[in-house]
Amino acid sequence: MAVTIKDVAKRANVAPSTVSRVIANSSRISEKTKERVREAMKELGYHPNFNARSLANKSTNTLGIVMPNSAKIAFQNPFFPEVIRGISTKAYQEGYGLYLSTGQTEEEILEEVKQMVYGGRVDGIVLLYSRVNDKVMPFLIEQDFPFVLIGRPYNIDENEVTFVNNDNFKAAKTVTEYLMLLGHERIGFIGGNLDYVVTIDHMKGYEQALTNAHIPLRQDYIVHHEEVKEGGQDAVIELMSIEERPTALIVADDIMTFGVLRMLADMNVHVPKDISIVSFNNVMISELSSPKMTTVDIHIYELGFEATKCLINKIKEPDIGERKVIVPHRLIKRESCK
Amino acid sequence: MAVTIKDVAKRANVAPSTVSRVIANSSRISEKTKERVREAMKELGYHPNFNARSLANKSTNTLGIVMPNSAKIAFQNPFFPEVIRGISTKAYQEGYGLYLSTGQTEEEILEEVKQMVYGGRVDGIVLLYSRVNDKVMPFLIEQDFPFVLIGRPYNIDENEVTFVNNDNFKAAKTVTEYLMLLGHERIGFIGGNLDYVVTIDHMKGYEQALTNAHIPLRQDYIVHHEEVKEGGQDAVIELMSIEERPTALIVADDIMTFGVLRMLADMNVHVPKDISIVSFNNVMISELSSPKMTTVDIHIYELGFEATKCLINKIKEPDIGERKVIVPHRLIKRESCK
DNA sequence: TACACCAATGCAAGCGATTGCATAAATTCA
DNA sequence: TGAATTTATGCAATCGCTTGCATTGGTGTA
Repeated sequence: MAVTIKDVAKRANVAPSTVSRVIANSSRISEKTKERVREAMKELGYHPNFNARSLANKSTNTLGIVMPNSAKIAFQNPFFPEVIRGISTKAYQEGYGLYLSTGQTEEEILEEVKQMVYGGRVDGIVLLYSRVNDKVMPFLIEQDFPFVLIGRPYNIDENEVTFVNNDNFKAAKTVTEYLMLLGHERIGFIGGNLDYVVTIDHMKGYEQALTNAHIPLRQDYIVHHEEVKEGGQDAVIELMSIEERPTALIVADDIMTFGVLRMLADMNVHVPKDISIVSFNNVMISELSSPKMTTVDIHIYELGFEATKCLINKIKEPDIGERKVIVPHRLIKRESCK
Repeated sequence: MAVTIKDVAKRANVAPSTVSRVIANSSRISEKTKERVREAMKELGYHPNFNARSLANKSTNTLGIVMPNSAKIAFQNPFFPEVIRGISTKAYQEGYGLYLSTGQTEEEILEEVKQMVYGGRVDGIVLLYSRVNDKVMPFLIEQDFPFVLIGRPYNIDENEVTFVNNDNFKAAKTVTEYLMLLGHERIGFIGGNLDYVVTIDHMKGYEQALTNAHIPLRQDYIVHHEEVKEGGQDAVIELMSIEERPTALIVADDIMTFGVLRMLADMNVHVPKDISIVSFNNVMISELSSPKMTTVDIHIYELGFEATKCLINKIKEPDIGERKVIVPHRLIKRESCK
């Protein structure tokens, strides 16, 4: 049996409550006894029991991380590790632990979230995605449970939730304008799963830019694919078999771009000579493609870091009201555009 | 205040203990009252409190995942997401949750592990690395705490720990032999951080193969780098400035290979015409390099899955003794060798 | 009918902490 | 010097659930 607070109390000749207060470093205990108690703790090798604390406290010092149901696929993308790294850093700084969702289907995940919330397993939740018909967020709102969203709420009043996001609309618009500036008019768009809000924002930005420039939208230039890897390749086939091939491509994701580049190489289409490419995220390996890809750095790490900051804030001061943080993005020009 | 077991008890006109037994589906309760209690739970929207359960049970149904201290760097590598995916899948199947370590330095991590163990925060631990002078594993052994290692113990009797690993020695040996079979004799080796056991095993295998073939070892053909990304590039510079350039390269890691390919391209060295490359892991995007890389598939997902299986086994039957699982590897021949 | 026995449930003591309130001792002030 | 106040600590209830043992009522058996 592990050593408990009572053992320490006995050893230091005080009551358990005193020991507890020493742990909390309460000012109500004199320095002298504090010292004595601390010594006893050392001698006995005492470590507080986490569950007992949580039970009494009604708080766990743990944050839940909820990943998209397609975690299977999602994890293929360095976006998630990187955002978790940001979360992890801040969480550690503030003394919070991380609890990971493991479910695969939407129902499984909702069930898990319910357990986290009702079971008091975590103090707050970071949602790593915003999808269109999501049930998790409404649940959390209804329960008035602290959470932050990485992404943007959809079909829900923005003032009702705290979220951290990029301005994906603007990013996509800028990128499109950039391509037009380089002289492109036939610009293809390879988007991700349309269930994700980010995809929608990208597309809107793209469309807006074209409309502003009085370039008619062509539906056959717009392709969506769920799978990050094959998706990129399939999309290329689709787009390149159009008679009037696009001369530039906007790709939703760097990893997809690897597939796109790969496929283009197989087709003997040269980048950037024959076709220009821009994508989003700037994950670590993006600068390792050939040619090096031009991409929008969305500062993934910051997304995680900021989100965690907001979340912890919200946990500590529940009445503080919702916040909205936009992490800036930046176009990284490399070699895939001309 | 959330609804507790007492509320349910009152509602169903039974004692709390009965409710508890219904939750555990004890055979000591009649079907009739079980039904009644279940109904009451439904009506009240009851969900058991996780911490209370854990406290009473002395078990949390949670597994700890401990990542290398260089998580900062590590997470850049798709190895970790993928192994976690394997862990996650099995954990979910068995009703376990996942708790993630967040520390960055070795001391921080050791401290965290101590908290997990002493604090009863997790029932078992998956160690995602085996490094040379590791303090975590000795601690876990000393505490007789259930854990499995992904990798291989070093400086510790293999019979004392359960671990899941590839035969990295053999993999490296095979790869080297494969290159020799293709006619190469000047084979360079770009290894990872020498603190990791996998690096040592790779090197040993490489050396053994050369020795068997009576090819003298050249220290200047062996380069080690910590950083997965820049490392690859630095290493190439080192190796390619040797007068007698190697004609083939063994690279520790697919992501590193991206850097290597990138750098080689910059140097106008053609792969595989001028130099052949083999690497390890076969992460998802490896087939998206140009040229597609030849690599050893180490079945990362299975590593995680099997490790979790072993761990849960160990938790449920502590006296079962240590196990050792070797996950097979497979050379995936693509286009980077000639 | 009385007794043994079993099945179904309840009682109450934990699990290891926290915390409001009470108490005792020390200090201040008039 | 005694009352008031402050400071330092202890008592005991509580968090929500589990579980060993006791209890109750019903059934089978002689």
